[in-house]
Amino acid sequence: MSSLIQAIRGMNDILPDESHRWEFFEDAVRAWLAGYGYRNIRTPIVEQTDLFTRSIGAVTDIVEKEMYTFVDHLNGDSLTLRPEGTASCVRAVLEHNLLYAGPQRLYYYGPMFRHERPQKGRYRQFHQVGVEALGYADADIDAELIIMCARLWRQLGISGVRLEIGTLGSTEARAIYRARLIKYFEQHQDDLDEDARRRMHSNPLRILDSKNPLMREILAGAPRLLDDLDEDSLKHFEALQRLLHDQGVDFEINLQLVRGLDYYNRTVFEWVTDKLGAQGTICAGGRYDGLIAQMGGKSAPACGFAMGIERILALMAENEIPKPAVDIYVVHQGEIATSFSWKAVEWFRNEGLSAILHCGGGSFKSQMKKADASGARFAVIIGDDEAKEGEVSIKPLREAAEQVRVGLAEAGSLLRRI
RNA sequence: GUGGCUGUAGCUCAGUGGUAGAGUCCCGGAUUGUGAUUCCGGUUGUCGUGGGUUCAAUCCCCAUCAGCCACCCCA
Repeated sequence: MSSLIQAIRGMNDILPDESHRWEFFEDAVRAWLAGYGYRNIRTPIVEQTDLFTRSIGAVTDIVEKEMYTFVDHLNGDSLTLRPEGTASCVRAVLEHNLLYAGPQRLYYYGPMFRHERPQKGRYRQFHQVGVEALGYADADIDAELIIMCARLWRQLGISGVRLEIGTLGSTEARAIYRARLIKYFEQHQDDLDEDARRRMHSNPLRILDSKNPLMREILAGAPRLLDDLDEDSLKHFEALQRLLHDQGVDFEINLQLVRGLDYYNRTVFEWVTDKLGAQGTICAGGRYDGLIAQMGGKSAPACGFAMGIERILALMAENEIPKPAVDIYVVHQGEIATSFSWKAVEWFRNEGLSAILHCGGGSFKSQMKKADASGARFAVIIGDDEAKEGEVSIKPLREAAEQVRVGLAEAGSLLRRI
């Protein structure tokens, strides 16, 4: 037992009893994105470390202490397992000049890696769907991204999530505000908690969403971003609110909303639930107009968001999602019967029905038990009696109906009709 | 990275300083060609791992690993 190798901490297996829920979600998401004309982009899971330090920000928690960074010993390169998807997406878009053809609506889906202490809704390998609209400057795309989320929650049967939106202003406005904030915190240095003092100079905006009640008083008197907000950002924010309002999407304005990644400006938003304990954010994003230029591309605006799949599936835990099962389980015994059974299952599959051929022998009784446990709607029973006549016995397992015996040629169409 | 709780059969869990049980699942039979119900019988564990205390440890102590919850952070 002790020699068994375990999965890495915080990295989970998704077993068959659970994976159908993932597949259900993935199918729904693909259809949802297709409905808005977003196209899939797939990038490698490993990137050069610099990609993330330059895009996410060198003093963020993600870069400072959560990245899986390692040296490729074959050539000395510093590589990193992606902690998020936007950086890779932008990198690929620039590398292949996708914006030359105009703005792009893109999405990605896959595992991300952050070395955090695991708890509910937070794992070291977790999965995100990210949606990015690159090359769009106006608030209409911000609104589209948010409104499409609302539709997804409806389609997935998720309720009780609320939307918070905020704005960070332009990069310049934020810089001014940041300086004012640092000055203010310096004046109240003695009242700050340890956390705030540590972040005062590295990331002062982060102090704003402190959960420490003792900090609330100090924060109440802190300068407000709204006062430094530039005219254009304000108009952008108002336009977004109008669009959301027109489309009947409820929201709360939260100007304390701060993203953990440095590249955001203007619009930021979060979809939040209180059903998941401390990990309440199921989906979050915003605008990152400066990132593309910052990464060496021709300056272009962009907006996007990512959702945490594990968290969304946790919210859907009480939803009934039907387990997939085959149409037919073929039970057989006897030399002639077994030979005929191989022919019969292939026949059913040609007819568009899914079928399991019992393997491993055993009595009819034990085979019938397997048929039942498989979830199949029908047991198709083939003994030498049936096989000699080119016939099969069909027994419904899920509803009260008589067992019937028919020729193989009629069986397929009969089963499809029922 | 910090703190709290937990770790016994595949699963859910009881239990005791003298090397372990229930339900469920699984297998077989009652029904030798028929599941799901009922009845009968059976298998299952280095009691997370390593060390210590003890005549004796699954139980007490230490360490470690893993899970859960919170902080932190974030999706």
